[in-house]
Amino acid sequence: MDPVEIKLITALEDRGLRKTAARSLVTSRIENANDAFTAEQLCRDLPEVGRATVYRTIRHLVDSGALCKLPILDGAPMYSVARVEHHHHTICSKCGAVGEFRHSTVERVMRSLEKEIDGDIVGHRMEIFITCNQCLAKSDTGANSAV
Amino acid sequence: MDPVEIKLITALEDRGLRKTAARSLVTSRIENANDAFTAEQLCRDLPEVGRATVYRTIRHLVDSGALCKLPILDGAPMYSVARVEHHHHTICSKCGAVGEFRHSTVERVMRSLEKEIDGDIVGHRMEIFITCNQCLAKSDTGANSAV
DNA sequence: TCAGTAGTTGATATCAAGTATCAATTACTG
DNA sequence: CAGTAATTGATACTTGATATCAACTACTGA
Ligand SMILES: [Zn+2]
Ligand SMILES: [Zn+2]
Ligand SMILES: [Zn+2]
Ligand SMILES: [Zn+2]
Repeated sequence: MDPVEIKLITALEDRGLRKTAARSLVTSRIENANDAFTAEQLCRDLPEVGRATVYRTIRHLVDSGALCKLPILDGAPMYSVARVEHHHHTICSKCGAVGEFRHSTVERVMRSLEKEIDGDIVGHRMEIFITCNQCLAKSDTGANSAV
Repeated sequence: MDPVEIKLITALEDRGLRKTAARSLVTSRIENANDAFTAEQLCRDLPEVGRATVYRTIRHLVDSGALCKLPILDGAPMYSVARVEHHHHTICSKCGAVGEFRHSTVERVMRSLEKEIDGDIVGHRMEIFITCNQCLAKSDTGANSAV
């Protein structure tokens, strides 16, 4: 079994949840996706698992920290496997590919903002929008070659 | 007329949109709110304006940059009047109050991340979650006084 | 001033994401 | 293996948001 899937299953077990066929299908599908996904995508990919169960399992994984839930302004949130503890995301504006990154300077700056901001800081979130290398490559070749 | 409302109306006019009674109701309501709001809140506050029109007007204002649209992980996005050009938001986790801030260090760090990140950076977003001063004050007094 | 036209409105229907219900099923315990 | 509590998933529902389109209204310029 893939280390990612083990991690997801462990996250469920650690919450005292039972190991069931439905949950295994969900975790192995997430592991195979190997990319960010929406809840509806999972439902479509797993017609043999009920929507309620898909949503419930995702919620468990998010609550346990094994999955990140990314807000998407126009549309359903996306989920991606959390590979390191605290991190932020890159999102390709063209294809939606999601990456993780972590940079100490960012965290240091956050701490320095405490003076500037009214109230107590309890957390933060950050997304960097990019055009990913695949999409850059695509627009360099093909696309405009008709002129 | 309030400068904020003038700004909103101008944003609509600049897009070649007509000045109508419905749109005036929406802009003056936003100006009076003086706080972040959801589309549904606006609809409730303006039963005399159709839902479609409320949503359409908000979209125009967001597209023109006069309003910020903030993703809220569990629920409808919130909107707040954009008071300065590029900025980020503080969100109180207790009461939902939204503030704006701008800090040059944050922007400088963003630029420095270009080396770390695969692909071209085209933008970023950042939210700082806080407990605002009002909520801090509330939990200091009242609340636990019963013991 | 007013008719023509193009933009606007809003009731209604529809869509999409997500949650609540609850009887039937299944995983664990001893 | 029986008993119990957790889990499932079909169904119905809720909420946020968009599509439709006939009626209406703001602008134009004759
Ligand atoms: Zn891409
Ligand atoms: Zn961080
Ligand atoms: Zn607050
Ligand atoms: Zn910034």
